[in-house]
Amino acid sequence: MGVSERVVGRLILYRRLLKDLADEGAGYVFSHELAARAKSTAAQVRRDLMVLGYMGSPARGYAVRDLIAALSVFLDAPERQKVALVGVGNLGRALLAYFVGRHPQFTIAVAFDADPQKVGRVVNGCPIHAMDSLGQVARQEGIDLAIIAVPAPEAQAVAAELYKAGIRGILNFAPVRLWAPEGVYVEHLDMTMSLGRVAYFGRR
Amino acid sequence: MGVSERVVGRLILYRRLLKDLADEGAGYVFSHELAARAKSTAAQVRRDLMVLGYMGSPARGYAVRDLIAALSVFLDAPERQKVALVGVGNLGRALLAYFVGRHPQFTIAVAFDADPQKVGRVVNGCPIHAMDSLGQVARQEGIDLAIIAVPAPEAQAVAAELYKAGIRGILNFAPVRLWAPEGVYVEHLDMTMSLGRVAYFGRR
DNA sequence: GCCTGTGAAGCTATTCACAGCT
DNA sequence: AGCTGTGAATAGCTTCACAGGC
Repeated sequence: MGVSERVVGRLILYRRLLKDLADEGAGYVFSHELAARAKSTAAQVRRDLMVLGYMGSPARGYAVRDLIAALSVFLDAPERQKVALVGVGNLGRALLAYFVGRHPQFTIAVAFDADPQKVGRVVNGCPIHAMDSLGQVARQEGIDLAIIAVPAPEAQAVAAELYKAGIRGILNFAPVRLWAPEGVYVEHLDMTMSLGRVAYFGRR
Repeated sequence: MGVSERVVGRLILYRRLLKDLADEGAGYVFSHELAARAKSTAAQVRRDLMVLGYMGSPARGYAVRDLIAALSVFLDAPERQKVALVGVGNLGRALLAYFVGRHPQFTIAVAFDADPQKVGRVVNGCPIHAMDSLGQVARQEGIDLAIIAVPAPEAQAVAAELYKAGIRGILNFAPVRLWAPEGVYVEHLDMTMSLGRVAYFGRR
């Protein structure tokens, strides 16, 4: 059973919204309420939740706690996934601050940077290693995923090292379309493209 | 004629790839060559380029310079668009460093932050104003677009101020689904969702 | 009555396939 | 021969609409 990128993205969103609801003390939620928070439609929410096998009650809606649990079974790996950050510039530091602590299902276990000044330091609890130890350290630590936050010209070479180290997924911030071998998932998060789109559609 | 978000995104990508090609000294390019760089297909590239009205030659392909020009006519506003950055934390500083200089079609003209320590300082050539002057300064400067890089709980209030100031488009980095009035385009760049997807698909 | 789960319809995006050009 | 531009076919996604449950 193959679930699309779109659907997985929305499931991640729903889980976040459900956690907010749980914090607000809600016990049950209807698809149209969740849809309102997700800026989506009730039909879309119900269709997406079908993949979970979890069923709501027509009378009460979905039990918030149970639905969060079902989403977590579906979305999360059985064990915590280890992430490597490659490139500790402005963006890399922002990402460390952003992800540390907040997400129980991943840990940014190690970082890498080419600057010898940064190597050996610990930022947000994450030790910075030399770029040329990437393959070795990534294997040693059993890294599953990586975030690439290096300048564009270096991104493809970094990715190649990560593939050799057996990485399974990459989140790439460099404005370069990475080649990836069969079986490795790459997501391109292209901030320039996004701003370009905002500029285009913002003026109608 | 309404062009979809997907198509506009890919056109932005093609322009970037074409600029690389121009730097490499290429005069002409075939759709299959551009597709290879975009990790896409020749048919997709040709279909996307149809919206430009620009036509390639079956013998030589597309003239790189002319195609860049046609893309720029289509994608860019007649005058340079002014962008406000709201939130000068780690991420905001990364964005300033990332966008400054590199994109002739936008300028990050002003930034805003709630921290009085930061107000009055200039980062990457961009002056930081107090958060409560947002509406006033945005109007004064004639700001078209905004980037929201504040913590999640503040994002919706910031957006509301921006709408009042007549902003037309927002690029939102806060993990919150923003409400927007008719006619304002909002793009959500959700890094947590992206990493979650990489985690999901990276393990197959 | 108002909800859920879901088959079927409707819509959008991508890919195929080929006429026409050089 | 090998390309482009594009109608037609296909695949993928979203919305409709309704049976069944409380």
